[in-house]
Amino acid sequence: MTDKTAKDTAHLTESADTSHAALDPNVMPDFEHMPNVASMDTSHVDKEKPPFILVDGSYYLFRTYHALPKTMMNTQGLTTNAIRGTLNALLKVMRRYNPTHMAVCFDTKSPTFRHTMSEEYKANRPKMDPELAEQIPYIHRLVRALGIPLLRIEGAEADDIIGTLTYRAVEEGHHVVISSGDKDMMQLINDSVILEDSFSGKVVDEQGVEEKYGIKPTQMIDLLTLMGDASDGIKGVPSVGQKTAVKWLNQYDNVDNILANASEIKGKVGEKLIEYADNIPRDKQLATIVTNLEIGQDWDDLRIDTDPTAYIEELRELYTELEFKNELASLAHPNHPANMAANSVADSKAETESQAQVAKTLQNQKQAAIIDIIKDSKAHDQAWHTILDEPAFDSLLQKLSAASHFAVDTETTSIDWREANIVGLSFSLQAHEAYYIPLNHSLEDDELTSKQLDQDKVLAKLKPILENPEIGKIGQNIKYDAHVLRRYGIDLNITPSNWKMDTMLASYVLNAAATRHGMDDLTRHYLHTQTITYEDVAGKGAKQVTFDKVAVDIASDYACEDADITYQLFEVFQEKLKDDAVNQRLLHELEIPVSQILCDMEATGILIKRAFLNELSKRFDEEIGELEKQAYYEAGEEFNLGSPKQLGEVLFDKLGVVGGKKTKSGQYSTGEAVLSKIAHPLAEIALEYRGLSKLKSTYTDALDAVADKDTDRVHTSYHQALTSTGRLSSTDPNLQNIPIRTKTGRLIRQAFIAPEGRVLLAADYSQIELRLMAHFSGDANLTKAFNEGLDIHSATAAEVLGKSVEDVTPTERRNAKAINFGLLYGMSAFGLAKQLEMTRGEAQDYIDQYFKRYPGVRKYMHDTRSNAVDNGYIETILGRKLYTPDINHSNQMVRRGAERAAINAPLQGSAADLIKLAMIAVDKVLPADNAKMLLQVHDELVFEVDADKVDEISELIKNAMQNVLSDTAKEMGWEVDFAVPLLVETGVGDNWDEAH
DNA sequence: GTTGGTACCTA
DNA sequence: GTAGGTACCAACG
Repeated sequence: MTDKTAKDTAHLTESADTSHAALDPNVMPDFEHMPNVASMDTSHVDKEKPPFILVDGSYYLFRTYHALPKTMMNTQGLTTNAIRGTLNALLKVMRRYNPTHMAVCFDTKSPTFRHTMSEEYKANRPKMDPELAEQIPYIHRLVRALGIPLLRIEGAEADDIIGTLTYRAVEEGHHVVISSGDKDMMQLINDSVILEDSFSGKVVDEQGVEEKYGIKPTQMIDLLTLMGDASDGIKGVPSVGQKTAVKWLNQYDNVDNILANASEIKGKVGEKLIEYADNIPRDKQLATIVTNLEIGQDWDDLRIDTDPTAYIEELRELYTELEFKNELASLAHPNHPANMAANSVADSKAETESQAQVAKTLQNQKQAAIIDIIKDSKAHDQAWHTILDEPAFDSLLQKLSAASHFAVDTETTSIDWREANIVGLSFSLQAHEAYYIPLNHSLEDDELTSKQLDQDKVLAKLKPILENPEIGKIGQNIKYDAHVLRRYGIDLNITPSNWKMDTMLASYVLNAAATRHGMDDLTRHYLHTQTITYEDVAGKGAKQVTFDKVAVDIASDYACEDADITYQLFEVFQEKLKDDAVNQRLLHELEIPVSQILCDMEATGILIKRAFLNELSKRFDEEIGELEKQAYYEAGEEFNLGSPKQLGEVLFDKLGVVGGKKTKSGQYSTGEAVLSKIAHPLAEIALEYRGLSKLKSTYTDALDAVADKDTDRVHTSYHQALTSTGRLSSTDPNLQNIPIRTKTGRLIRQAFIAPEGRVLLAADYSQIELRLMAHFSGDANLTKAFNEGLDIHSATAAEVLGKSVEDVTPTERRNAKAINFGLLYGMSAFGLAKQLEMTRGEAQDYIDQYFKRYPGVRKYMHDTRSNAVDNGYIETILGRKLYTPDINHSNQMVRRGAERAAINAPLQGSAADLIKLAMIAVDKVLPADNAKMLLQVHDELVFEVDADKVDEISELIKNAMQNVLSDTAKEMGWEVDFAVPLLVETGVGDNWDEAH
């Protein structure tokens, strides 16, 4: 790297990087005289100069390979996630420190002294994925093409190179930034050395180590020695973890002292310490990062090549091959330093400046050049502001009122909207720019808290802007913000006109399976960076504080980032949606309106009869106690009836009941399917016990606990961007799995009631998924059955068995029902046989017969499977694309699973589309004063309705639901000619059981 | 205190 | 055989 004149870039692609000779793995480092970086005297270090940057390249390539989506690839199929991630990390650290000296260090494949020392060393690590291995040469080339020195020394690890260089740099008066996220590196931290992870953004200094571990960096090696690290072959002392190790180190300072005082240490751990004392010297050597490698060194080798023109062709080539479009475009930009520098040479010559002056001008430009390449290629300075005075607030208000659109985010005291109080608001009007208005921070000793603007005044002025549909708002999971702000008198009114985008819903509509849709996930997946986490600013576990107890300046960064990221995500999704009318419609016409409806339903809640639930609880409790007694009598001993493990042992080992099957984890299987076949009183008791304790713990007790103390209403939360098929899910509590099948279970439903003067109304789509099957398959027999209004399972039985519908017996109907459901689930003969308790052959005959009568269904299933294989996705009735990533998986089990899911997805997903349409259709016509929508249970909507209006409202709802495709969907731009009628059944009652 | 396994509730 | 959520135990740190 010393040859700065070479414009020929050929050498960049070679694998030899350095002039350093390889190290012999059989020669041990000189541990005896190894300098300890953590305890160095650093008084001579000049902190005014830029730091030396030592990058642990191997860390970034592994970390980013595993953290970023593997779907990131160029059109040639080359995975690029680690290349991109490592590149971003390098650029980030360079932007931050503007260094003159830097090295990116990598491990090599050659063995090192550690392999010689320990057979286990890294033996536990699986072979590197080929998708990662193929990226490594590109990363090396990229580093060199950016003019950054790259170090790989055979026989040495990146850690040890960094350790050695860190020691030498500090000795010579430079401070050092080690760019890595590996905790082993903490042993190198001192007053002049910090550790910075450019991927996670975490920075650790001397104080940071103490805060995290409660020990000094000088004690890190000893900590690792005691704790052990399986992946590094360090055995450590068994049963000693971080807690114990830190305790000992605080008491005795170091490992030698701990060993000297081992006899004082009591208990099992003390014995282990003595037992394993002999291993400790070796473990300590393994844990030590070498700081005195025998490598030559010339700081000039680590000087960043600041000539921007040097490798521009190589960079251009690389970016082209990798298809890094933004980076490539930046190279062509007239402001690019490479182009500017070239111009400057020409200009200077024209003006016949002296050679010295030319050189100086060039040098000055070179100084900034490499940094500018980076800034131009991606980076932007963040402009984040905290609003703490009236003029700043007024200026922000001006900008917001004049904007066509902006991103907004609320910071609160809780992730649960029901108890969230507002702490502050953040806004972003363009990428990389954001504003935070702190309102209710209350951390003591934070002088900024006293400067916060008045909440009521701020909200009063923001209200007209937030409610103004002329200004498009952008948010991430708007429903949450809407819940919070409605308590402060602001109606966010989630409509397509007031909201330009919900980034969570946009991501979900575009690809429900690509990632989860929380802000952190979206940032990683779509922006390829990492956000400050809530844990970073508020701590974690028991020590976590609410957001109002976070210092204003720290909170401001977090909040500004949220708004900024939301805006950036908006730009990404806007681009993706630009020419995608279907997904635009799904987002704006379907999901966004549904979001508002869900917000209202959640806020309304459903009334429960508390006293009745308490009564049930008590009753169940008594019966459970009785069952326990009987069980102990049967078993001849007391045991925990709720433990499947103990029950299995008592039943099969102690009592010698036959028919015990083991699960894969080696314990007896005691599931319902097993117990119900066992003719022993204990099995029966256990089943009854389980049923009752499930009802009590999951329903009677839980519902009572979550109901609002004042109103007796239960408010669930619907997740709109979670399932792989487009369904909703419900939590805290889950109101989509309230019992219905058994008589006792239905008692729980009776606790859901309507207030005085109202009744509950349930409206559900009849056989919606089978109707969708009829529609999609176009099968003549299936369509005919629905068009004639037949009972579908009886019709199936009649068809398959070749008899008339009237002659179908209940068993025959039951079997037909099983096959109908099996079809929806992509069943196999094996699965059906198990369900119907027949042989596999019989099941196969039944299936064959079915397909003979319903050939359209067979074709549909075949076509769906091949669509999934060809396109990588299937589509629902409204054109929602549901991706099937595992459809070509190499593992047959996984692949078959993906095939079944692919067959089910269009049916389940289309049913989900339809009920969402139905919610919108019903919401439009429902008279708000007389009725409220309360719950959605996949194919059912539950309402409370004024008792004296129930007949007309019931008709209204039924019509709206049955006509969603011909009316509502059509108005929105969907043309669907549905092959069979949509039938809705309604029921009314004083409670949910009666209404169903 | 967190995590995996088992069991069981729904459409 | 599809899609979810919750509770409990037992083991682990």
